[in-house]
Formats: sequence, structure tokens, C-alpha cells
Amino acid sequence: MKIATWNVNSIKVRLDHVLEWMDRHQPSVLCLQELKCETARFPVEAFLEAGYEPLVAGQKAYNGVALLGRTTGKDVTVGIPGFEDVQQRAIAATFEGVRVMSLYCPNGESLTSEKYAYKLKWFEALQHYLSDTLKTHERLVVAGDFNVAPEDRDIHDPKAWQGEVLCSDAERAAFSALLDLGLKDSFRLFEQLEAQYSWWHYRVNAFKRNMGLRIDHVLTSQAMASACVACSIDREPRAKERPSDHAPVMAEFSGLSSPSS
DNA sequence: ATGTCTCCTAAGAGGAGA
Repeated sequence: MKIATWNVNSIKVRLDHVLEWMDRHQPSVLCLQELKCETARFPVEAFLEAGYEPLVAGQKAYNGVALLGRTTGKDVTVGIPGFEDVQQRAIAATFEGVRVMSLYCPNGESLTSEKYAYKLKWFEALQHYLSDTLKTHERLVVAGDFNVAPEDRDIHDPKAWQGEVLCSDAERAAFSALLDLGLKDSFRLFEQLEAQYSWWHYRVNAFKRNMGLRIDHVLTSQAMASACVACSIDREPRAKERPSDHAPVMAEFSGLSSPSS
């Protein structure tokens, strides 16, 4: 079973990239973020033709998340239960006995912004949600754009970024609190090359100079971490013409017994 | 390096968000 995440920065603009990537890599589930597309306008047919069933929580212009499954996702949950939010940032469903979540965590803008306060509140609500989810789902995969670079090695220039949004102490503590629930950062389960990032600014030739941050993650419950055999970031789509500013991240799982009932 | 990309409103650029 392969579970991937990709912030596509507009599904309309990136549809061809996404279809091509899915054809090549055959994920069991692809979690998408930043659809920038109303649910009713999501290109459902194109994915059905490609053999994937879309579950979509979209809105006009901003945000928006989706799950694209080879199989039908069950028990769909949109948003964070109990957390009122007009911004579409979370969707979850169960595929082949595995609970999969696609998250677009708030960016925060800057440490003094109201959006930053919202980001921290959102993470607090997420922590409670994941805590509850783990009680009922031993097999959980939480994938998405977390907008947090967890450690200095996840930043091309840690000194330049120190204390900035995406890597401030409070944001890292919020991310760390998710790991404290028992979730694992699947990328770090394996030996990786240095300077591996999932996002590069569109400006200043950031991708070519590998001036990036690792802010897109696949978190796994203990049971899924035990079955995880690989996790990698695919830089290839970021090198294409008219790319998303993010690269897809994919984790592979093996040896999972078939789900009970 | 107020740089780039995508969206919106609204009828031509400019602002929001990242």
C-alpha cells in the first residue's frame, strides 16, 4: 500500500501533472492540498477515468483538500470535528482498513499575524482530533502540508530562517505534540540523503539552488510505522514546466494483514 | 532582491495568500 501527499497549488492548473504522476507511481491513496477549487468544480471525471475515486472538501479560491483512492474511502470526515472553520483543511476516510487523513495546515503568514494565532489554535484542535482518532484507529496515516519544518536539518539555511514562520519554536512544539501522541514522521524512519526538501519558493530560482524546506509530511501510527518500508520525496514534478511549489511525498507499507471485517 | 504564482473582483489592474 502506497500513500502519498501533494500540495498541488490549484488542481485545475496541475491536473495533467497529477494524472501523469499517479500513472507513474500508482499510489493506493493520494492526499491533495491547496485545490483552490470549489467541490462542485473538482475534475472528478478525469480521476475516475484514471481509476481513482475522489473525496473532496473544496472551496472557492483558497485551501481545499482531497483524497484520491484506488478503492472507495469509507466513513468520510470533513474538517476537524468540534472545531468551527470555514477553511477547508482536513478530510479523512478509511481505505482497506487504514484511516487516511489529508491535511492542509495553516501557513501562519508571520509571527505577528492573526493567521499565526489561528495556526496555533488549529494545531491544538488537530492534536485533540488525532488523539481521539488513534483511540479508534490503530492504523492511521496523517499526510499533508503541515507548514512546519520540524528540525534545522529540514531547512536549507537554518540560521536565515531561525524564528521565522514555518520553523518558530511554537510551531515546532505544536508539531512535536503530534509526534508525542505516538505518531512517527515516516521520512525519518529511514536513512535519507541530506538537504531533502518538499517545498521551494517560486522566487529567486529557489528550486535550482535547492533553497527549500521540508514541510510536507506523512505521519504514521505505531502499527503503520512498523509496516512502513520506504518514504521518499519526489523532486521530479517540481522540475517540470509550470510546477507546484511543493513536491509529492510518498510512504510505502508492506505486510499489513487484511483488515478485520 | 516587494522577487513568483494563482486566485479573486471586475472590466483594467491590483490585492490576498502563499
